[in-house]
Amino acid sequence: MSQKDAFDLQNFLPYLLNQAAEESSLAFQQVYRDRYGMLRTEWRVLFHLGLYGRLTAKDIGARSKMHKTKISRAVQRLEERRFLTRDPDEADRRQEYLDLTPQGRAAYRDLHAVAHRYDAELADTLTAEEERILRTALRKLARMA
Amino acid sequence: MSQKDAFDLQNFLPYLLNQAAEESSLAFQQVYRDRYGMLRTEWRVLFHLGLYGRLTAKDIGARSKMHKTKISRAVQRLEERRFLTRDPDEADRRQEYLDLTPQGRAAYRDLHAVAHRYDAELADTLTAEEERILRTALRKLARMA
DNA sequence: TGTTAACGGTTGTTTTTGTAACTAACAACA
DNA sequence: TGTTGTTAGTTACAAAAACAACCGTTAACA
Repeated sequence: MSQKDAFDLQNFLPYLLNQAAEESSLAFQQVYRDRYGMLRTEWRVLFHLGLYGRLTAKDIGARSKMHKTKISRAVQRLEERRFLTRDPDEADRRQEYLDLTPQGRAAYRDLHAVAHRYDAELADTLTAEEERILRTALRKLARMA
Repeated sequence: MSQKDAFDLQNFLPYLLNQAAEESSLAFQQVYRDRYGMLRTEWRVLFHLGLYGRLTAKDIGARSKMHKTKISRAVQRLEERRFLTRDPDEADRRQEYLDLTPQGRAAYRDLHAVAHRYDAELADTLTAEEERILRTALRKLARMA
């Protein structure tokens, strides 16, 4: 019972990461939900297309590590709401290219700006050094580095 | 389009945090799922009881910020599987105290050890400074600091 | 070519979560 | 006491995620 090294939940990185992720996602979630009726999967797809342009669902999967069924359903809903269009690849008819509509691009630009501002806001609660090292460490843990 | 300050998904803290949280949770999730058939909510409840002893569902909610319905269901399942027992508070019969059974304590000790080792493993992918600052920054972002 | 395996994407079904409404018990106070 | 409001916890229903089976197309290669 008595251990100098009191390892508890607050010290467990996966737990800490989850709490921080949830807490920090809340305010942004509010925006894409209320403003565009989007889910997390949907703004992610939107962002990928906004950032990198014309992609297939598979490309998005490779970049985001989202499961393909999530992507498929997010694409469906984004298409229904006229945020993107599908363009079948004639060379390989299994896949289709996805493009944002003007409406999709407008939503992307809006959310991108919100995200950018919000990111700065979050970073402001940290020192410059903390921010820099946090990003480095997170990239390592996410295996994105 | 051409902006010096290329703000993309990999720089958005909520996204980074989510990716790191998911990636780093995977291996541990495997353990509590395969070994005890538990869900995330369940090992959290188990850990709270293991760490702090006899608590009510409300106490757990206050400490973990989990919603009370999640806790209620986690407690139900943990009780069914004989990891904990309920002990109605005679002074206030709305609430009941939760206690780990010997089996619950054994599972807790096992998972605690696994978590501790795994945490060290994750930390090993970082420098000492990165680890220290990461924990500080995460506590701030999770509003636990 | 013909056959089999792999791939991109979708659909169906089951779990899990979120939200709101509910029950029983307690508290406050006229 | 009686009425009204709160609290701890559960339950019912809707939304979302996980998982597996599936369809049509392309690739591999005998």
